[in-house]
Amino acid sequence: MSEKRRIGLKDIARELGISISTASRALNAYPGIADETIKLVKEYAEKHNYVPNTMAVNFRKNKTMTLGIVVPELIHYFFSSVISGAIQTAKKHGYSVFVSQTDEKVANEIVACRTLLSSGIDGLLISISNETIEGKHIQEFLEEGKPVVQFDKVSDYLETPKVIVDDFQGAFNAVEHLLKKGYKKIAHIGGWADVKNSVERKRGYMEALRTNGFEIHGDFLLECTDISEQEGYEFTKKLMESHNPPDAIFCITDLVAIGAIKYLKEKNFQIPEQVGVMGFSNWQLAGMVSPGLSSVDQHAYEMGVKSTEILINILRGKALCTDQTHIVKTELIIRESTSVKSHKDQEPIN
Amino acid sequence: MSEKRRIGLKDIARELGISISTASRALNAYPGIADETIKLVKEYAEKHNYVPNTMAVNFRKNKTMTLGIVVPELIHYFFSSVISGAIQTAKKHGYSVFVSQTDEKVANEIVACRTLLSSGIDGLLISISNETIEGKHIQEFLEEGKPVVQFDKVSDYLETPKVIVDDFQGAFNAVEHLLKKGYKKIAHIGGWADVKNSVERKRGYMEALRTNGFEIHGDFLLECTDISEQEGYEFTKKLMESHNPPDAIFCITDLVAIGAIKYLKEKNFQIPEQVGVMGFSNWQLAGMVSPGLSSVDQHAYEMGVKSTEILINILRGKALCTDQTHIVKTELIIRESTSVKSHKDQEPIN
DNA sequence: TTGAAAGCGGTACCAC
DNA sequence: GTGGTACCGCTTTCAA
Repeated sequence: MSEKRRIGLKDIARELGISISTASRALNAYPGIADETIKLVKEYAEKHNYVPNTMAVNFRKNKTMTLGIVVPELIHYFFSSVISGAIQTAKKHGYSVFVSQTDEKVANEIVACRTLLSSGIDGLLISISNETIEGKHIQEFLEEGKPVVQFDKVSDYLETPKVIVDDFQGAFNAVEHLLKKGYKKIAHIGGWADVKNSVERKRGYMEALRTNGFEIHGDFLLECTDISEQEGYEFTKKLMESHNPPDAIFCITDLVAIGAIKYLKEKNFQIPEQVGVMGFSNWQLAGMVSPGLSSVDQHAYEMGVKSTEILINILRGKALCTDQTHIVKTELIIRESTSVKSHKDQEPIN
Repeated sequence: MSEKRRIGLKDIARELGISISTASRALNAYPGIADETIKLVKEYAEKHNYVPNTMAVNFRKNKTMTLGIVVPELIHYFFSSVISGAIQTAKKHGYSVFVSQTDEKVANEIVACRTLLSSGIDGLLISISNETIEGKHIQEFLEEGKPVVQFDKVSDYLETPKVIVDDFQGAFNAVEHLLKKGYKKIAHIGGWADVKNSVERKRGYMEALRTNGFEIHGDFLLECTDISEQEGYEFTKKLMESHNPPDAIFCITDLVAIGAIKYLKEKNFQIPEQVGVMGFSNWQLAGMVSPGLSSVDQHAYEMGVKSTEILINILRGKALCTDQTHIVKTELIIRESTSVKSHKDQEPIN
């Protein structure tokens, strides 16, 4: 670590016999500087590889060209994709990004936000934890004039732009697909009743049934508490052992669906012939398990890009920090787990 | 966005009729300040929720309490786990972390490093891209006196601490396990010949065979170019269709192993009875596919923790930035894909 | 077209 | 124990 000292504006000015301000202006392409001076300064700077001291600039301009992103869990295909999109987009516009995770705990979220705020980020991207309700800690950013964009899991208490996936439509399409494939007794292994995404998916499920003239069967509505493979397995067991087993299962998440498949395979139910299985999220693994799991892709990367673009537009004064909601379309990915009669034409329902 | 103005040291000093320096010292628990003054200042600060301006502090102290982490791919179970460990550890010590990804391209890596360097991070954690050889751009950090810790994919051209997984031992154990299970014709679908991790795994494979008195069969050594599921499938096909098919396949990665399994299942080979399959990395999905995939866990999270601790120790002057290598142990995870005769005792080999 | 100088908000040295 | 003050490196107003 040989500590090579960096040169500063002062050095350039001294060596070139000009003033610091002139040097500064020359480098920043300010108007009203002789072309020759500019050339001179730029060349000298280049030659001695002058790098402006970012901390000084930040301090002076009171902005850092950094964004913060807070997610419940980093080790998650969905969130790491969103983050990836956010980082890529931020980079494109000259921003760096701090990443924090909350493990779905508000307490952690509060600490993360406070740290981010005091570290002087220019704007925040956040997907709130399951525990978060009002988000006073997020409000603090707005109070300091720092824009916030919420994505995926959002709080309606906060007046910020929101970028969400159309859970309702995604679920609706998924279930309608099952109906078109001829499944008539579709169960739903859902999530918490107080998490918006879960509620919307359930609503989509119900609406698809209703629209297509099917009744909603109470025994077909299950609720996960920890949304695990284990629960998928257990609930599927419960469903299949009941006196009226379903012929298809729409799961809140691919993970749950994997559990469902595991049970079904163990008991030698044919997928998709006897039972169809539909996931949600389209994780990488959905294409790797067998049978391939049909799922609803949430376009996570796009979501990261979109959210970041909105945030940067606000920072650039090109947009306002209103509470507009942007919806990212979902995409139904059909794989073997629902591809019964896949070589025939689909028959119309009703 | 109602722009609430923050108070500063100046305001505190004025209101309390003391000097700015006293206020500063009181808040930072400097020695030689009357307890009463401290109390007074702290109370006032608390009440008017004074938050020191981080940019000013950074500027003055010439450090930012931020670290940078550069990885080839963020959307990767392994790397997101490392990052998670790094972020957690950094947080514990008061550091925030910037995350960058390179998509395995040196060009991107150079940009990422330059950005990170100019953004004033205190230290760097990096796993180099496959294309990186010398890493002059990383050297620049060292030249500026900023410590660097390399992890997983490291360059020996750089004199920094390195935290790596014991690929050799991991592979050795994996292959020895296969041998103990009675497999006698073990193939290896490996990676690039010029990437250290691949080389080490191959070396482990060969050494395990040799140690146990088996010969290395040239036709059993395959090399992936893009390390995909597809390649796993293709190479397995090639192996199984040859005149001398293997009875077990040790794959460079779980992804490749999934491809192998896909082929084997398609052709109705019994796993693990006819063919055993071993992966490497122990991705989440290894436990979800069926049959469950035996694999070598790399303790990614631990790696992130360890690397970050080393970096922070250097920053705190508790350690030097020498080029010591730290090895994270691997762990063999046995699942169904190699559990032939799982209810019998293993028979000794040789 | 250029230069001088006033800060940005703290920290830390030096004097009392 | 406390106050005064010189910076940190750069941007930006004002004057020339």
